[in-house]
This record gives sequence, structure tokens and C-alpha cells, in this order.
Amino acid sequence: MRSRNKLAVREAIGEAALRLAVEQGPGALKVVRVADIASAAGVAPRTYNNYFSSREEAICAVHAGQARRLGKALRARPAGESFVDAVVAAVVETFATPEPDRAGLAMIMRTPELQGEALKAFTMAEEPLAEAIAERTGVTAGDLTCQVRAAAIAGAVRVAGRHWLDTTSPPPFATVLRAALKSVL
Amino acid sequence: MRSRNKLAVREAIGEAALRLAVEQGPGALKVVRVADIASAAGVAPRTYNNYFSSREEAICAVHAGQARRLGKALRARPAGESFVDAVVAAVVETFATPEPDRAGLAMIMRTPELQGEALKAFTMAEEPLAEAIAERTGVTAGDLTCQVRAAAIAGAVRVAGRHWLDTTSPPPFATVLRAALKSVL
DNA sequence: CGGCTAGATGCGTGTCACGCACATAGTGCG
DNA sequence: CGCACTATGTGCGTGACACGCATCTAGCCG
Repeated sequence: MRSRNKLAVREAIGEAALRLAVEQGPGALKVVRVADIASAAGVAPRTYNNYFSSREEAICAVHAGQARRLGKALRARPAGESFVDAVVAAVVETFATPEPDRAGLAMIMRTPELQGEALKAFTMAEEPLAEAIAERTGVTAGDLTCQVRAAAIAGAVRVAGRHWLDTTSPPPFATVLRAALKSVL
Repeated sequence: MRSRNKLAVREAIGEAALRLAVEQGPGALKVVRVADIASAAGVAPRTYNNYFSSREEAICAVHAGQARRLGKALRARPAGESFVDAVVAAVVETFATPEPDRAGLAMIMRTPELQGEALKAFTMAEEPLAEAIAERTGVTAGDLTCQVRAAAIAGAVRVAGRHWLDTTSPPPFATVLRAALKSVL
């Protein structure tokens, strides 16, 4: 336990929380107790509470981490690429590589008690994304346009996810993402 | 008490919760107890719980109601108006008429524990907005493009709010809203 | 006028977040 | 080489809360 650094412990708890929630399916929040999450992650209940102050936060932590990487992904695109292509590529490699887990995504996006935390996770991705957009388009950081574009992109990803979940015969998520992004770029 | 209908009671509780939270300023969630909200609204603590299952939800209820009216506002625009003009007008009259209360908005958008619920409130506005957009542009409801555009508009409103709060000398909120919407329409 | 329903309220219970104190591993300094 | 010091995990106790259940009251309809 002590050998794992803080980030690793946080990840372990988050993954355990999400896994248990998905196993229990709908209504998981009523069944999965803090003690369950803690023991599944190999920590004491009190320790879980040092990292997260609610089960919702823990369950959404892994997706929050994924969303936070979007800005970095955009920065990593080659400079010669057009802005639109770079954003699409960054989004696809961040959210559709590998293909997301339908059960986990459904749990997070369709459970009312988790929606707030999930939206918060998506929204936290906007700030680094806006900075990356500002850098790439050569405007000053904190520009209103960049933040609006970042919010639009994040919103498109979210809507694409909802659409993808509603579809019974699943096309590749990347296809839905590209279609959604086409409307805002 | 019994004379007020359910909606009125809900509104009374929501307003009381927001008012108390704003009065206490930052850290209000630690100070404002359920009993305080209930007594301020003139109901029993158990009754508050029949309407809301968390203080966050109660505090954000008034803004949720405001956001939910956006779709209706768009439908109410004259048919001859261009799509862009109609959206801008609907947004401005929904969110900037009258000029919002800075303290209340700051409380909701800047308190971490409230952000999730606030984002949920904004997101709930997207569905009726998407339907109104579909109706006005003549495409089938549930179209991906409409939902993405609705999300982009809601995101622009949210970013505009954040920007408006960060500005020390406040321009009219409608001005910021128009600037933000220009980037996504 | 009597039963009926919706809504408000009280009470009890299980869960939770968090402050506080302690134990212990890893670390730098003399 | 040993010693304090710090960071982190953990146990315990407390206050608050969400919610199920039972009750009561007001208003309504026949």
C-alpha cells in the first residue's frame, strides 16, 4: 500500500468503484457501499475518504482523467495538420481508442446521481482544451472564443456518447464522434 | 402551506435555499443546514426532503427552472426571424432579462460542490432546446446535429456566465452572451 | 355529511463525511 | 549509523442527512 504513490492509490480506488458499480448495474449507488469500494481497492474505508468525498466522485474519476488528457492530445498533434483535423484526431484517440466500455459509459451518463459528477468531469476538460486551442490558433489564452469552442467540442463529445449509447446496433464510436464534431467545427 | 400547490412549495424551498446560501457566502454548504432551509421556506425538514434529495439540488433549482425555459423562448420567437437572430434573442431574454444576480451566479458556478448540479441544470435545458431547433429548422427531432447545436449553445451560455463573473467592471451580460454565441452560430 | 386522496409531518434507521489522534514507513541530517 | 521529521494510512467518534414508514389534516366528491 505505502509503496504505491498517491496517484496510484487514487486510480486503484477509482477503478474499483467503477468496476463494482458496473457489476451491480442500475441502482448500484444503493448497493455499493463505501466499505465495499475500499476493500476492493485494498485500502481502509477512511483512506477512501481521503481521496474522494463521495462515491459519485470516485466512480467518475477514471473518466475525469480521460477527459483531462484531451488538451494534451491536441497539443501532441503535428503542427502541419489543419485545426479541424487535429481536433478530430485528438478527440478520437482520446475517447475512442480503445472503444469505450458501453456498460461503464451507460452507468455514468444515465444514472441521475452520477450525471452531475460526469458533467463536471467533462467540463474540467474544457480549460486545458481551450488553452491548447489558443496555442494552436495563435490567440491569447483566456480568449472567450477559445473557451466557447472548447465547450462546444466537449458538448459534441458528450452528445455523441449519448447517441452512441442509444443506438442498439453500435457503429464505431469514432464514426459518431466525427459526425458530431462536424456540426461544431 | 396546504393552499400553495406543489410547484409553489418547490419554488419557495428553492428560493429560500439559494437566498440562505448567498447570504452565507463561500462555504455556505458547511453552514446552511437542512433545518435552516426548511424553516426559511416555512415547511418541515421532512417536507423539504420530499422535494429535494440534496441541498445542492435545492440551491440550483431556480436556475434549473430558468434554463428549462430556453426551449420555450425559442419557440416563441416569430417565424420570420432568422435562426441565428431567434436563438440570440431567446437566450438574451431567458438569461439576461433581467440582469442576473452576480452573487447567486457566482455561488452556483464557483462552489465545487454545486458545479455538478449546476451543470446538470444547464444540460437539462439542451433537450427542449434541441427539439425547438429541430422544429424551427425543419429536421426530424432527435437528429444528432440538433442536439450538438443545442449543447454548443448551452455551453456558450455557460462560458459567457463564467467570463462575465470574472470581469471586474461588468458589461451587460447580454453583450457577453452575444459575443459567445457568435462563435458557435 | 361521511369517506377518500394528496400532501405535510414525526420518528427511526442506516449511511456517510470528516475532524482528531495514532501508528508506521520513508527521508534527510548530523 | 542512528535520530528526529514528515507524509500517509488507519481507527474511532460525532454530527448530519436521505429516506422508509406511519400518522394526521385539509380539501373534495358523491
